[in-house]
Amino acid sequence: MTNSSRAAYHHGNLVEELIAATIGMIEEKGVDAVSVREAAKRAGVSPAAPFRHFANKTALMTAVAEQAMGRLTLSVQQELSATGDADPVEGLRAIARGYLAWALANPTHFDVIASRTVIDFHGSPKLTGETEAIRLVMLDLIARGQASGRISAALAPDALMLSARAFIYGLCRMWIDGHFAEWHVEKPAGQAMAEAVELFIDMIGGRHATNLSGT
Amino acid sequence: MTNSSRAAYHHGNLVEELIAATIGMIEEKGVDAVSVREAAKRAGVSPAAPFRHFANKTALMTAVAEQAMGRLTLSVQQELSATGDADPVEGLRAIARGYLAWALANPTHFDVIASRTVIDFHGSPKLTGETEAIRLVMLDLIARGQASGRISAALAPDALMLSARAFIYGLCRMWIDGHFAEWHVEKPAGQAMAEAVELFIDMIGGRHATNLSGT
DNA sequence: ACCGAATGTAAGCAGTGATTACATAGGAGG
DNA sequence: CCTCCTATGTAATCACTGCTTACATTCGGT
Repeated sequence: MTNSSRAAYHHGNLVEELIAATIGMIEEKGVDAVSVREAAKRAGVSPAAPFRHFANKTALMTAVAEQAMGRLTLSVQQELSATGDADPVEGLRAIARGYLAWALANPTHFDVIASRTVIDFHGSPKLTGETEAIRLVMLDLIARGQASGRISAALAPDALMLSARAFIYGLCRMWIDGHFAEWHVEKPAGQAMAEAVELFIDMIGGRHATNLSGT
Repeated sequence: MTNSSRAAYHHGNLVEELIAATIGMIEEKGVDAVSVREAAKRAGVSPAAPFRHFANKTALMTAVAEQAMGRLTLSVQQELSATGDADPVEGLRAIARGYLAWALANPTHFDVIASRTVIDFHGSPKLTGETEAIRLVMLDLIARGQASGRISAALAPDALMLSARAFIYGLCRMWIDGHFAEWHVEKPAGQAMAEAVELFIDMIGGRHATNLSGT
């Protein structure tokens, strides 16, 4: 009966409670204001106790990131499965929307995932694996889009892939990095970002013919 | 003769030497490993001395960021003036190239500018001003491109502007955040990023017609 | 019932940003 | 030349941090 809350010498489920306390601290004072001592205090435990479960602060933050990443991929996949797979471009649009929407709705969680200096991204199979999984889904969508002529075959898949990732990642990072502080006072930042996403996907879809001869 | 190096009780030009020491620390151990005590030690001065010139650690890091920003805008403007203003799209391409090239060549400096948690970006007129200046140049290029038909008028300037900024910012942040650790082993990350830039600018130029009717 | 493993505590170390009180140097004005 | 003010440095100290080591306690399997 490890689930009992006798709350004696042994805590019971310190791990999850430490993660929860950490998330609370992040939401209150930002990702840089996290301290494992404070997390221990909030869990009602000694300052050294967390180190029994996490080798160091980075490991604790990485655990938080893994939990956040799980929710992110869930959001993306839900958005993706809600879209039919008739048009690959719409699949890419769904991924972009899901990714952006989740980041806007959960800025603190996204902050943890994105702030690579405070987590051990490459040391976490879950983080690298789920990132790679999304990448492969996008690569498949691009390939199908080009096979059906929906995406120009002149666009190198690798470069297109990287462009799309950089775009959406940059958009989210600009958000959490505070780039929209004074921007677009007449228009909510979220709306501006959504419009940018639509424009970017439309560009991939090749909707905009111009005179290619230049000036 | 304040420039003399008598090196007595008063240091002479502690400010610049502290900034130099800070940059050295960043290049050695990363932006998060900076400590003002260590910077003071490297400058041969007491741990409290830096606080006579910088209100806090953030102010010191912001000074470093301002110096870095100056070099970034210089790089961008050089690349821009080296390109004729005949084709606005090529102007955008030049900005993107200059921005990316500088970030790749000076990752530590870019890291300081980008890591908004460690500097006071919005409190620095130089940082906000030079950022806004580049933004205005891009906005002008977009307007001219649309006026000449070189860029599709169907693309909302605001959204296009934001897309371009998010793209290039995301690319650079992916670089400094270590997203290219295992990627593209067969192809240098710098080359892959350059190709992504070319593709993105080409998309703005509308080079890629597809069947818009969908599948 | 016992014993080892898991999990907690207590105490302490080195390092951090920051503040306060005090010491020193240099330049302006008499 | 001397004095005084201000800029700039030092010394000492505080609260806090991540982390380690030695010790205490509890749980679970045999």
